[in-house]
Amino acid sequence: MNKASDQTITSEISEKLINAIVNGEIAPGSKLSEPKLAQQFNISRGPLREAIRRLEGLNLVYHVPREGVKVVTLELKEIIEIYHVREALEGLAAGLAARNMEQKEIDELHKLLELHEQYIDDNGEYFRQEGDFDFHYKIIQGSKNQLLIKQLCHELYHLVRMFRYQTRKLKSRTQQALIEHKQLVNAIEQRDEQLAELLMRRHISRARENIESKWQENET
Amino acid sequence: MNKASDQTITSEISEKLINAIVNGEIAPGSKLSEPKLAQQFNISRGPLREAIRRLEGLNLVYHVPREGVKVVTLELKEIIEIYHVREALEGLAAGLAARNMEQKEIDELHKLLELHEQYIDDNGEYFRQEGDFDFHYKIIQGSKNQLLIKQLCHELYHLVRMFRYQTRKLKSRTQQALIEHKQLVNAIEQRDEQLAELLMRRHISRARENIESKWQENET
DNA sequence: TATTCATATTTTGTCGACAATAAGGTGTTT
DNA sequence: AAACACCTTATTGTCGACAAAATATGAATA
Repeated sequence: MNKASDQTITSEISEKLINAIVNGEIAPGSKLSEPKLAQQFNISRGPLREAIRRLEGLNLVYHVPREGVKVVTLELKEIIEIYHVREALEGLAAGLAARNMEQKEIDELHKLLELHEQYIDDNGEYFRQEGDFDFHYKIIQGSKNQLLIKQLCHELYHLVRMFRYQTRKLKSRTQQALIEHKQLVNAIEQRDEQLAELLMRRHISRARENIESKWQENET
Repeated sequence: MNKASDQTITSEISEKLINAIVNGEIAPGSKLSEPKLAQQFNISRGPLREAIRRLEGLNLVYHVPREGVKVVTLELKEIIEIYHVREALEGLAAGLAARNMEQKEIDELHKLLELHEQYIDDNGEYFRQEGDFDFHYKIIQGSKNQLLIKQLCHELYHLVRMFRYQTRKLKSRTQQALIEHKQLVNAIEQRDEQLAELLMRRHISRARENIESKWQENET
């Protein structure tokens, strides 16, 4: 179960903190108290501080010297910035995936499309959260660019998950997303790099526009 | 002089280590020994380890649990990955710069172009290293996207500088770069986002192709 | 000479402690 | 009642120490 915790407390605590922040158990804007967390996890402050330094690199918390560490807050401004970066990076990923993905991996994409379709019919829950992530993760992996994979799956996506969790009650555009996903898989299967990049960028760009317009409503 | 060191040893050591790695004082592939570094800097291992965790997030070192931390090595594979990511992110930056840069900032770009031109005439040294970075940094800053600025200026560019340092004897394509920089500033000044993005991507893409072909020569 | 095994040394991961700074609480003055 | 100053408490930044694991050393064997 503890796949990524590499035997060291720092890693283990890193993951726990990431999860706690991403799904709001530790509230956005709140301060991380070292003594409290150390006691809570039953560890000393050494590895805890190292874990926090790691979270800093993931942009989940920020550090004010001699004051402490606070969880980031995601306002519309931040969300737009995240989605702009995501659009650029995942566009690249889709293009590279069209070049480098193996047929076996493309088959798995098709399976995910089926699940997605089923979700819409059944009105299930899976695809509204995890399923979409699975789909995007698989394409990113298909790029075979290790740096890109790290920056997206192990950095930016924590922020995306955090945002999605905060807005989990809002209904997402699952129907339209399925159509766009299908086009995307098609382009990848045709090994059309440029089209794959364009479609992915448009897909994410539309998601951002959707967020922007919905944000207005909920604000007023 | 110590602008970024925010009063804490961890920050100070981080910067020193970054510089030492980027300009090869600590060799690529070599191991970072905690006791030796701690003694060398005259600090305890606590803040040193936190500084190293930070470098991990910058992709300058990687960590093998219970073995130690090693400096990354940049082979052609890594360089290509870096330049692919750079192309995507800096393309975005250029597009946003065309949208968000103030005239004052654009004027500064013109000044850098003049310096660049002068360099070619004088056969000077400045633009072959720092000048080019200044130019790109300024455009990235012009994007006004804080996340993007951090990912490029404070993360990816350390790797780019490290690579450039390793290949500093090789002559760069300064002449051609000037032409491309001029076009780019033009597009930004015209507020043509799409063109600015395209030109930046092509600029970086060509740099990558240049590297790829030269790498072959030096290998054999 | 090369290889294996046992021992000694170094290094990593973790802990608890201390000083300096920041935060919080109390009482006094206006 | 609000503002200020003072004192107490809590937290951060840093250090040195210890155990377990990994590496290096060297002897013994094939």
